[in-house]
Amino acid sequence: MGRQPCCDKVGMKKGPWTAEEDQKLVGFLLTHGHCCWRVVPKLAGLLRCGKSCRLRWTNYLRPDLKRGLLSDDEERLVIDLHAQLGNRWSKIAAQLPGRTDNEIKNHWNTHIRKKLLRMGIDPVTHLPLQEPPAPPPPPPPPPEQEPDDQEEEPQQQEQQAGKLMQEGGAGEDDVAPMVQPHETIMAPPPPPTTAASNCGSAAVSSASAGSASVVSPSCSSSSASAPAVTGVEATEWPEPVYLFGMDGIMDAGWAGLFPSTGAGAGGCFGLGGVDPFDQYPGVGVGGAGFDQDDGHWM
DNA sequence: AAGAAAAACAACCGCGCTTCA
DNA sequence: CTGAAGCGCGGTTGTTTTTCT
Repeated sequence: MGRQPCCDKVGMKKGPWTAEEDQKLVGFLLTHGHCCWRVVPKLAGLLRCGKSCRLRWTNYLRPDLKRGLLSDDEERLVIDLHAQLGNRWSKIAAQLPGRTDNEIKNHWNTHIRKKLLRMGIDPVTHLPLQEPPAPPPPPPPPPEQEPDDQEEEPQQQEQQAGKLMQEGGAGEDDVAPMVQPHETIMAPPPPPTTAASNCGSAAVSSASAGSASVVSPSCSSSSASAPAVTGVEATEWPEPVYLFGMDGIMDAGWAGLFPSTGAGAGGCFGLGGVDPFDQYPGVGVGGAGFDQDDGHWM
């Protein structure tokens, strides 16, 4: 028998998600988790395919996501990682807690790419463009690199990336790329006075790097992005969540989700098999509270 | 003030990889 | 061992918002 399509094209809703759909999906996932995405929309009462639900959840509804523009430090980290990894957005995203591959990819295409071009740097190879920023009417591909070579030249890229990152020394082989960036372009550690609060607030986002992040959930490792991100931004809930208001959250089953017992939605939750409430160290027991006036977590 | 163009954001599509029966 | 099923990733497209003329 042939492979079943991921969803019936007919009768499936497409396009932007409505608040109601978001609410249904969040409510379902937080109360039941997801065992397989295919059945999620059916059980949640959505006319969406499972793939669409997964995308919506991972990119926009997951409570551990940061929103808003990438900080300068995050941006630099993305550039550095891209120099080593190429367009492996999920790998890059794994180093940026609270950021999704889609978000980083979009940010790259809309912001960073242009910024690098303005600086005279080829965003693909991270090599200096032949022509200075002066207007090259036809985009002249640097003659020495073929497109095929571009992702096959980690060493060369890294050398240039190192220059790009101002003696960042980013270059190592492709096998173990994850250490250098942190060492080279890591933002300065947060002031000691705020370290504790970072563990509480920033860690909400950093420690919850989503599913399979390789970033250690410890407070110290949150330096990748946390220092440059204000605590408020880092702990704000994704819009669709506070969009519901607390009533909506409670209705959707959120009320029982941050108890001191941590006995929230168990089962096969989508956060990498981790109890989701371990992801919010400051949320449950006497930690952060929800400011109903401001509509965000404190 | 209106229209056009550009930019930014959100979502979809198809392919490849992994898992499991 | 084989093939179906599910999931995740990267590329691309569509839509909305902002800026410019």
